[in-house]
Amino acid sequence: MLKQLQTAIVQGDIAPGAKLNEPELARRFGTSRGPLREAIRGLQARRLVHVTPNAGARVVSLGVEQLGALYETREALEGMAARLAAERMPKADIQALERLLDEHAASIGTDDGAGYYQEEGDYDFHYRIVHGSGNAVLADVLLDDLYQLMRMYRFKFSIGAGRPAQALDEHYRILEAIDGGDGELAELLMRRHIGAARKRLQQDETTLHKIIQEEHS
Amino acid sequence: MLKQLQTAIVQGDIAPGAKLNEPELARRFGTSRGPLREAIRGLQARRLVHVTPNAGARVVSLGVEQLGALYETREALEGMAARLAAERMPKADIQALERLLDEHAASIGTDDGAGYYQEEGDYDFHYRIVHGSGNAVLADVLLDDLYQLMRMYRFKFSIGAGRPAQALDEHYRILEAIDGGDGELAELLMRRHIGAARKRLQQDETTLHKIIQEEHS
DNA sequence: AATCGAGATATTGTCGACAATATTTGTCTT
DNA sequence: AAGACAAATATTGTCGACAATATCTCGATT
Repeated sequence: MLKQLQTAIVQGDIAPGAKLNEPELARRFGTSRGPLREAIRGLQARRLVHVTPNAGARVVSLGVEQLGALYETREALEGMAARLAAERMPKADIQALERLLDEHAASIGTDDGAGYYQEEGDYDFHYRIVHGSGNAVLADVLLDDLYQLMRMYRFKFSIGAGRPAQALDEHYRILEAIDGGDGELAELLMRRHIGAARKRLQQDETTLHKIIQEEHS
Repeated sequence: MLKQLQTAIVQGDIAPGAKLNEPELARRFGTSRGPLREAIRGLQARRLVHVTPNAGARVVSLGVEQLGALYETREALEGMAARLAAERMPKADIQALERLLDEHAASIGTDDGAGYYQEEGDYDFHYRIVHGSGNAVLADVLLDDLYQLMRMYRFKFSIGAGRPAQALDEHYRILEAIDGGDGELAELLMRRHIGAARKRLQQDETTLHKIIQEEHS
């Protein structure tokens, strides 16, 4: 139930800024208002919806600053994840991740493969590094909270688009540093990798503004 | 409602590991099960309770590794907060924080003042730095999520105890770096400040084990 | 005496109904 | 025609009841 609503929001099925109508959503998910309200409270704590007392819940609509803050936070957390992974990630997992990158490399050649890679492939890479850090708190915060927020906006504009080959190359270099046990380098490369996405994002500010306008109509 | 339950848990009114009995808690807070369940879902997303389907919710009970992971994450996030605060914190807020530290210095002399300082004073200092970072995501994650978890265990053992004078001195130095606009130094000092707490924590491992034993009885 | 199983009890999950509050609609006044 | 007020509607907040599941109790069997 919570998961159903969450994916509906994250995939943009329910747009940012949209109001969550409890009776309507309850019908849509084939349940009653009780469980639905519980799900809304969960998503509220995960920062996916904002609730105004006696006036209902709306899907959050991130402004430029907030999206920038999100990436800034990701830099710190995933930089740390990369450093810890270099120290603690099991060799078997590192090798599995290398094979995954090889698959990504292969799929970049194909037309539709590139699309998949940019979305899920990128997610998979970061997901595994965070897990490899062996820090459960870090994994929870990033994967349960922040990633969902980001995915909401990945559908919206070009955050990760247009440079699959370069991104893949950066992934390889990060993994190399991790494999070599060089935590400092892994952290530096990961921060740069995410920082690049942030900079591209802020150049796209005008695009974003348009989207936010649409949301409020 | 959510807040009532949260403070009851954070203050140790309901012990870590304890089961949350819905009818009982509903009576205790003078409400019905509906709102209470919604509150539980919120705390679940905030990682304060763990829910097993069809078997109810329990207050989380952190093991040594998880508490270590919590501090590790705090190092990264608060280090970042200190660096950003050095770049963006308004001068007026910096001066106000300096006055707060002066109050702490005064209260260390008195007997009961030291107690207050160790608990709330420390919290206030970190709280203001995080706010001063101007990063809303960071503030939410730290203040709404992780701090509550930590406070739960501050009541339990000596995480921040026994060195009020030294901690205050470290606070002064961090603030100096922020005031001077030296983000790198501020980050370094903050990481050390929290890292010291983590090391003390892990030395206290035996104490912690005892507490966890008690929780499960 | 210990273990297993069936019944009894308690607890969680879900629903529909009602009360309280917000939002909309329509009317009246200026 | 524009704005303000009031009734009507819709939506959120809360509650108690019932169903489904888990947990406990106690007796029977080995």
